[in-house]
Amino acid sequence: MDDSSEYLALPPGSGAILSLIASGAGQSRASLAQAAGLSRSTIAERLAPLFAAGFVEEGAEALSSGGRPARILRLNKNFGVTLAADVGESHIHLAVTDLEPNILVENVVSLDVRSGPETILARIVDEFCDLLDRVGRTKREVLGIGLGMPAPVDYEAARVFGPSVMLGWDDFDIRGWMRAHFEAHVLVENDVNLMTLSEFRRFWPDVGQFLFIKAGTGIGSGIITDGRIYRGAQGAAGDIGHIQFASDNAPLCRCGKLGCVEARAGGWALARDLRAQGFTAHNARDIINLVRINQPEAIQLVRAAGRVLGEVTADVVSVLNPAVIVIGGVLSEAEEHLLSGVRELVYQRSLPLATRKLQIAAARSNPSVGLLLGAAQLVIESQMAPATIDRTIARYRRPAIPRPLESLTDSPRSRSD
Amino acid sequence: MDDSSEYLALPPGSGAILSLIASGAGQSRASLAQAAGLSRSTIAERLAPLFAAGFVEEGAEALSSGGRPARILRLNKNFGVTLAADVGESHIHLAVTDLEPNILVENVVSLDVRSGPETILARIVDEFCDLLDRVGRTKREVLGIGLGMPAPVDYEAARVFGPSVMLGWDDFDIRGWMRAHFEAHVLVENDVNLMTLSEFRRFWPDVGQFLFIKAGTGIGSGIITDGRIYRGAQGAAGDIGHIQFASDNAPLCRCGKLGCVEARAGGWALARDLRAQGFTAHNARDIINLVRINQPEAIQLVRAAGRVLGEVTADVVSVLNPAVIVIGGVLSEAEEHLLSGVRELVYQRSLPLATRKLQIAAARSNPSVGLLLGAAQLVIESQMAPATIDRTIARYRRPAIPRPLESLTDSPRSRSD
DNA sequence: TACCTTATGATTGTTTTTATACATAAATTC
DNA sequence: GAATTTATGTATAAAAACAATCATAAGGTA
Repeated sequence: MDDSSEYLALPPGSGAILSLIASGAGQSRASLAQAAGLSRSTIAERLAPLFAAGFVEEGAEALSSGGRPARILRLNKNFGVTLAADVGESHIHLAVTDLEPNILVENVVSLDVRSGPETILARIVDEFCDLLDRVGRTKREVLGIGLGMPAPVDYEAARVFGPSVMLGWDDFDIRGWMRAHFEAHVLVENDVNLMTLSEFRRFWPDVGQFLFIKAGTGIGSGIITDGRIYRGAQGAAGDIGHIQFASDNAPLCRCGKLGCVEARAGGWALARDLRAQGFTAHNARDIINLVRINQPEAIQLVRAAGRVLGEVTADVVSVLNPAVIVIGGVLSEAEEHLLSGVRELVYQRSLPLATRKLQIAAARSNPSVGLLLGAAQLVIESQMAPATIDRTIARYRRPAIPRPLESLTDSPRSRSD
Repeated sequence: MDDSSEYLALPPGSGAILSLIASGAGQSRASLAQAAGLSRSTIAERLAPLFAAGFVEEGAEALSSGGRPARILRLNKNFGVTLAADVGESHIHLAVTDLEPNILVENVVSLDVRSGPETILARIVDEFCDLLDRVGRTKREVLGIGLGMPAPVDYEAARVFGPSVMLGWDDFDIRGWMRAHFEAHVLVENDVNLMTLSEFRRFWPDVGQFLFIKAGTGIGSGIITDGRIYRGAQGAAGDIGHIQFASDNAPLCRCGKLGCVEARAGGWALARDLRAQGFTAHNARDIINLVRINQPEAIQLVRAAGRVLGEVTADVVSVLNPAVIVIGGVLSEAEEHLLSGVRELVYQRSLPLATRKLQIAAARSNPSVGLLLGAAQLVIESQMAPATIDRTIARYRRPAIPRPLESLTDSPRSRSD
């Protein structure tokens, strides 16, 4: 037994502990024991190889609750990386992230989504390789790949659905294609769900029923219940942009129906209305630029959009009774101009029991960064889940560091005193 | 150690097994081992005391999968009873059930819900005692009490909310009051959620995303995801009856708002419209009676109501993307007269991805029986849940039957050959 | 009927996990 | 600064759970 090149065989059960640490269910050895239903001795026994293999680190901070503070355990954010890409209608935004996740390096390329899946995926693969080189990481270190798509996605099958903007993508086997080029797990998710996940984990982690509404050029929503994305039966949940309201002169939506929320309050619809008044505007960003310079017509349109959004939000509140609603997307940069209408309609229309403690807030994260972090988060959570953790550990087994335990106990941790 | 009067101390861990059996997660010893993550030996060891204490029985049926069929394990449905009550606006429906659940005895009493909580709860307690006597069971055998209320309910707090029909009930401590008279767990739930639960468990147990719509005198809905009632943050989820649609001449709802779904399609609204045409009708039952004799005006109103219901259902489908929608309540007895409108609007308005595999069906269980069974089911599931099972076992510990294991192995089970 | 398959019962020694104890560490409170 | 509280490290005997094995049971299939 030479311990310089020997691969460390992690004892069975360590995976479950790592999974708990990754999910945040256990921050200290004591809370891990409670969460796992195991004794302190067993936790200690299982942590040792996780430290030795470099999966787990000790945080310097320590929250005291009266006595000796617990030593915070956390995932070693550098034992692997994720690849994240946001496929937009005209641009692709890509990044390499660590496992916290933080963006290590990113890039934006111009490419029309209608170029078709093979062209776009090939470009994504190229860019990923490039970005990996730039941060000096290898394909072997890639925990998984997360792709965000501006369309309904069947999450299990990792396929885009419906003949939307994504011409040629319908039912295309994205996972199969990617795995021919990367030996990593490939997850595909709707872009709104990724923004939802990111906003939720960073700012509202303990909220049971969370609703995120994206008001951008298009309109959509994401739902999180009990900490998990609610996808519905086919992954089509949260599709509020194409709920229809009756009215005189119901506008034609780009989906072909009349009077959809998006055709009344989406960025493209507001741009349409501004153009009719002689302005130059094509998308949500153009609207916001006009709002920023206090253009009254733009502000008025955004406020009207807020009320339309409020109408549909009130319906969703009646159905879901969320504890928190966050409005994101480019239009949400108009802050109160948009939110006041939402608040007005929700409080007017929904049951007092449902609105009494309801919070309605603007998103705090940058949409594009949030989306990439959401994609990374999804990859991390899926690969660190109890069902997959053992496979993940097996892939990342490293040569054992000689005498890791002694070195750890000799100099417990760096401190500032 | 005399084994005739000795109370059997169940070894720790048996509770988890019983919980799995009760939830249906394990039907045989082998599948239990898998579900619990324990070995066959351990399962056998833990089952013995469960048999001895009378918690578990062996079913006669045995499903073969090529070799020796597994012996089906199931909860002994007679080791306790539940008490269930459906508080309606003018009547109270009560029952004692076993743990399957089946109704053992039931009764209906006329009592206006506006008599106030103390009067009504006192009457319920009296009736429960009476019903227990009639089936020869004692208070000690009561696993729990389930109450269904025609109003929004805060499930955790077991309180009714909002100044609705239930005058004087707002924030009344139902659990506290009941527990002064019965030493049993008291659960209070919205009536629609109970009907939802019952319909789901009996007819659609494996559906991931389930939506139940109650179309009766009022209109409401219940949502089940991953086998659990979705209640939202305060228990107000599924309140679709008071979603508002704009239109000319929006009718006034009994909630005070204009244009609610209920004011357009609820039984009381249809009765209002029929009275305006000279008929005599006051509630959903009257409407259905007219439909049954093919009264054209009634049929036309029900069909129009179906389309209104379809409008709101389409919205809910866009938000939730359910796999199955069941329409229940008295109006659903009109079957296709009501359902065709729902189907029409849902297929017309919702995303094809969401409707491709969507099933829309009429409820199969009798509303009132379903509600009572739902209340019983809720009690059983809550008392058999992993978190509470050990308390439940402790309450129901019985004197050990002398030499229970030997008697079991001597005559393994009754068979029909 | 013989054979195959799967489920279960019973027994064994081995391995894992636990409870317990005592010592140490690091914060708060008095 | 001492006492208190909480978290952790280490060690050991006791308990629990396991895998492995053989035997039996009960269905289907050739």
